[in-house]
Amino acid sequence: MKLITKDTDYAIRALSYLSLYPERIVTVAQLSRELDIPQPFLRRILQRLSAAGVLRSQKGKQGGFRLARLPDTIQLQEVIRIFQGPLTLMECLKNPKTCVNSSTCPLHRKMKEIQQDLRKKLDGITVASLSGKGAA
Amino acid sequence: MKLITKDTDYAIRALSYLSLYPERIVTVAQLSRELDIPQPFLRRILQRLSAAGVLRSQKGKQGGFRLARLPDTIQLQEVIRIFQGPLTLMECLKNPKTCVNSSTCPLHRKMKEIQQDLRKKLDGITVASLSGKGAA
DNA sequence: ATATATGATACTATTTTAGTATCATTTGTC
DNA sequence: GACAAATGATACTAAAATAGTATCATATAT
Repeated sequence: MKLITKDTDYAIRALSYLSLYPERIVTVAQLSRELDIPQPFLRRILQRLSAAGVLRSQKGKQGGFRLARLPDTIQLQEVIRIFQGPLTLMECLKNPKTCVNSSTCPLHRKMKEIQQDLRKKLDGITVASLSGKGAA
Repeated sequence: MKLITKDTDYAIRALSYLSLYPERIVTVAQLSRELDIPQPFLRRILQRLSAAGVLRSQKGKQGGFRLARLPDTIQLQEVIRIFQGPLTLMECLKNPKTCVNSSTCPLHRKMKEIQQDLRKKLDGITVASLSGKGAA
């Protein structure tokens, strides 16, 4: 089982890279070479990050991508949500109707605690902290 | 995204139920009715738990399943591992070769911490604690 | 002997993941 | 204005994981 898929993984790597040169506009082609990620796949990933407001894009010649926000405001959990939806440990935590008695089920209660804790931890990790330019 | 699949979920429910009557031998048919889980699917799940040494089975007439161990020795993480393999937050934590520089990558290091913490938490949850017959 | 149970395992359908391909649009440069 | 270089949008495909079903073999209580 995996918590983080390729989309998210590649997105994080790209964001980390871009955070090293916040002013620069970088093309997909460059990033693809630099990070060794298939270009068409990376392209779609960057487009989604753009649509989500994490990146800003510039169309046309001399165009490309750069961060839309400061690296320390981009949390790992936000990136996960963009590509994988909200982090949910089990179905019944997302959709309580599928659970017979979510209010009394001890598994439900315990997993909810763990999920909250995990989310908090993933909020604590930012692009800045990953590129070594922010708090450790 | 989901951390816990149906197999694991159903397995936990079955184990919780069985822990309420540790002496009794219960058939798949009974459990299937009681927990409202499709019988053939539940059956395969119980067989895997048997093979893994979590349940003990009795073949033939009057046969069925019961816990092979005390409820407080069956950890949630063990059940997850049986059905989903070892809990791994990202590919490069399972298979460091796929990672360019796992020793220096900050994401790798942070995710490893989180994974260890999560595993510890899932070890703390036992079948006993879920059926309310052990420590809360 | 037979009905009732599990053991083992092969099969199928659906969903998710991982990636490709393509046409449309924008924009800097000549 | 033409053109090349870039992203926007979106449809498509292949492989893997998930969620089951089906079936034949074997053991056992009555």
